[in-house]
Amino acid sequence: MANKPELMPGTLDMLILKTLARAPLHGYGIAQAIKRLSDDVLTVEEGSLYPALQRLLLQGWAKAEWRMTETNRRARFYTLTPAGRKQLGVELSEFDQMIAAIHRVLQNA
Amino acid sequence: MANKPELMPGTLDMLILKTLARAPLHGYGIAQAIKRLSDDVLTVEEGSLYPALQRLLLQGWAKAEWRMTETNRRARFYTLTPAGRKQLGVELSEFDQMIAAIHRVLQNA
DNA sequence: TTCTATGCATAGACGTTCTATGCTATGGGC
DNA sequence: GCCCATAGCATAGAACGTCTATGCATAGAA
Repeated sequence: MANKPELMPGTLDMLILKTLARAPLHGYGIAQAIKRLSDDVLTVEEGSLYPALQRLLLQGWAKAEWRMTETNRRARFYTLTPAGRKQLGVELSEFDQMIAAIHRVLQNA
Repeated sequence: MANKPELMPGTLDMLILKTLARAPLHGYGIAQAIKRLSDDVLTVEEGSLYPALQRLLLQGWAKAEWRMTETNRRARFYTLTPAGRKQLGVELSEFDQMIAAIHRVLQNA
C-alpha cells in the first residue's frame, strides 16, 4: 500500500524546465539528469515524464525536434522557448515562496 | 484556467500533524493556524481539510472527540496519537530529503 | 431578525503521477 | 546469427490529492 511518490507532486514541470535551461535534451536524458543531480532521490517515471513534456509543448514553453543522439539513436530534443524561460522564473519563485511558508508553519514550535 | 493550488500537494498531512503536535485542535482551528502561521500563503480549503482529517483518523495518527470550544460551540477536537507523532517525524525527514534533492537539481547551473 | 463567523461534512470535477503496456533500434557478448 | 541490456518514445487507465460547490447548523453582533 503506502505508495510514496518518487517525486514531489507539482514540481516536475519546474525540474524539467530547469534541466532544459542548461541545454536542449531529449526525454530520456532529462530523466537521467534529474535522477543523477538529485543523487537518485528523484526518479521521473516515463508515465509522468512524457505527459509533462506534452504539457510544456502545449503551453509553448518548449519546442521539440527529432535529432540523432551522440550514440546514433533518433530522439526528440526539447528546447526551452523564451516563454519557457520566463515560466521557469515564475515557478522557481512560487516554489520558494511555498517552501518558505511551509517552513514558517513547521518551525513554529 | 491555470489553477495554481494554494497548497503544495502531499504536504497537507504533515502540516496538520505538526499543528496538532502543538496542541489538540478542531478542524476549523487547524485551517486558521496554518493560514496564520504561513502569513496567508497557505490556505487549507475545507474540501481538502476534512478528507485529510479522515485519513489521519483511519491511519490511527489522530483521534477525535467532540467538545465545546471557548466560544461555546461544539467542535471535533483532534489529538495526535503516539503513532501520529512518529509519523510526523517520518514525514518531516522525507520532506527535508525531497527539498534537498530538488535544490540540488535547481542549483546545478 | 438578519448577517457574519464558526463549525462539520460530502460529492464530483480535475490535474498529476504511477503502473502497465507496447513498440523500435543499437551495440555487445556468445 | 542471436540474445539481451540499454536507449528511446508514447499511451491508457488507475490511484490519489486537492478544489469547487453544496448542504447543514448555531452563536453572537448589528
